[in-house]
Amino acid sequence: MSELNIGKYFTTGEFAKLCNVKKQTLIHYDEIGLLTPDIKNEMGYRYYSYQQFEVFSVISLLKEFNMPLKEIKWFLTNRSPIGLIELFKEKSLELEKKIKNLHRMQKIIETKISLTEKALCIDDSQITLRPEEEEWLYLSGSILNSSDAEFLKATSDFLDFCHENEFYSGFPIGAMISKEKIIGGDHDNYSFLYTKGIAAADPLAFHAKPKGLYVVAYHKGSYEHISETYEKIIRFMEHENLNIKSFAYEEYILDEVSVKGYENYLTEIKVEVEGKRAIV
Amino acid sequence: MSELNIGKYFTTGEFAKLCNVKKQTLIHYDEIGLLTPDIKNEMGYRYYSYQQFEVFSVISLLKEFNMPLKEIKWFLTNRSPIGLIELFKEKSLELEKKIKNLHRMQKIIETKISLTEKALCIDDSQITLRPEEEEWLYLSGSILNSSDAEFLKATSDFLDFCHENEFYSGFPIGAMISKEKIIGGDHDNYSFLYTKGIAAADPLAFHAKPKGLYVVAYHKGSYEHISETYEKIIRFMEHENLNIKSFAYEEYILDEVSVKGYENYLTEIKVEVEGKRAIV
DNA sequence: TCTTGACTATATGGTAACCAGATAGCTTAC
DNA sequence: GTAAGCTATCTGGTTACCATATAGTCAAGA
Repeated sequence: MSELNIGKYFTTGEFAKLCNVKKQTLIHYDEIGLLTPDIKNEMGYRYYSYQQFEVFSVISLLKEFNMPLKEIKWFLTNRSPIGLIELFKEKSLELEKKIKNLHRMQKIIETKISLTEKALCIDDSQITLRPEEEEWLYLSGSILNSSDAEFLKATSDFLDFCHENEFYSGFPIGAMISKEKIIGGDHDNYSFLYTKGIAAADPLAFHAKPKGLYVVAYHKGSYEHISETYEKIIRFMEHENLNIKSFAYEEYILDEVSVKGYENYLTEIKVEVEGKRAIV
Repeated sequence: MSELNIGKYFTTGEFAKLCNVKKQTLIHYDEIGLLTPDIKNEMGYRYYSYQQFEVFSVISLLKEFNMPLKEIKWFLTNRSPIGLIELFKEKSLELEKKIKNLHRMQKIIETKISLTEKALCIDDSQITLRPEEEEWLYLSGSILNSSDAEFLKATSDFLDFCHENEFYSGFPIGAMISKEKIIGGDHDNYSFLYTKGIAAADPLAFHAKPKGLYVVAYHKGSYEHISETYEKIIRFMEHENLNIKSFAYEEYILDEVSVKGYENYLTEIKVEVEGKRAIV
């Protein structure tokens, strides 16, 4: 034992083990004046008291809030009971926000998982006719007959809007194309972009994809050849005696996120239809 | 418009605004090959497609999981629907853990807030007699009559134990001192360290601070003068005709975390007592 | 057509909060 | 008395950028 009463103190290594950090971290904290050991002997050896463990715990806690060390230091040098209460109340609110955000992230990845799992089970060569429930969609501004610049503007406004209102829910961005453009073969002249709401009837959503009969087909690969798929759809409709009602809805089922290269994209096309002789 | 069909593409600045990041970030992503623009013209100008926004969204999402860019890049270059599902399922589990951790943090700061608020209302000159409910405590190994080395060992084992079992709940570390040592004036010879459990009867807790009558006093300042406070307590007990039953419990109410310097510490001392003539 | 302002590019240096490793001195236990 | 194991400081590297400087480019109006 040296002449200093260091019996009840921890060395840097011991204290580091106690705190579950590297020795280096404590040295760093000493250097920036965040947590200075109670005692430093003539050799420069550091000795920490067990009371300092509580201080370390608080530093560690505040660090978990992503509070920069500089601010933690400021707080500790100006510490007071009231300051502590104020800071913690503030952090408590932040925590709540963070928890909400994590729940949002949970929803997004759940959506992505279920969409991708669904995509893996699809037989993309089949065209089917099936009833669909009503869905509420968020729409972009009209992009019908738009110039490139107008298209970009509408797209970016729409994405901004989605972002601001935090309803990026994991659903992809889809596009709506009108009856006329489908029939006219103008397959890349979309009317709107859209994405799906989560709630059944979200007050913010402004278009209801109506309940009814839809022809559902899948297009594999780049948009450049989407005409071929539409031709198949039209032949199918003629065979089944069906007419397009108003819009078709295109959604990427497998996109840039899960596959690489346009040639591997999988697009789902849903065309709202009705029987030619009012058969529903 | 140049000879390239860049009409429907975003420039770096536009895309950055869309993504809510700095231009620099996109350039950085390009440099490390994480997100390369669809088109790069002969001047080196970057052009991003709106499909790439989805990729950016995923990068941004994965980044929120603290996934390093290198791993995100690895994932994107090896992407596949099944890979996406696997990764997201893994991240979903991590998220759950994180949410639990945030809830734990919430509890800690709530405890700290309420303890500190309580401390601010205390009249530290008063000694009172009051009934207390049973409390379950986690104890350290015995530190009675221990050497410095033994004390350090017990302390560090105890703190380790608390850390491993994640029941650092915001309650401070307290110390128990036996009847004999109080009477003998050996005021820094503690029997155990302890901290409080959250649950009323946690199966891990191994000591019940019994329900009963306690003399509650407060000591302001360093431990060095704690004897004076104990003397006051003993005088109070004599006046009230009380005997110490088994232990006293010392807890920092204001410690290194909320005040600076030992002279400002506030310690709460609770002595379990009984009436001298079996008066309860 | 020319100029101007707003964009683009690359390059350099800086940041936070460490970590790894090198080197040198100290200490303790056999 | 010496070797193992600790301590210290120092240098350089890391991640994911950001700020700034400099230079080239583009689009719109005079």
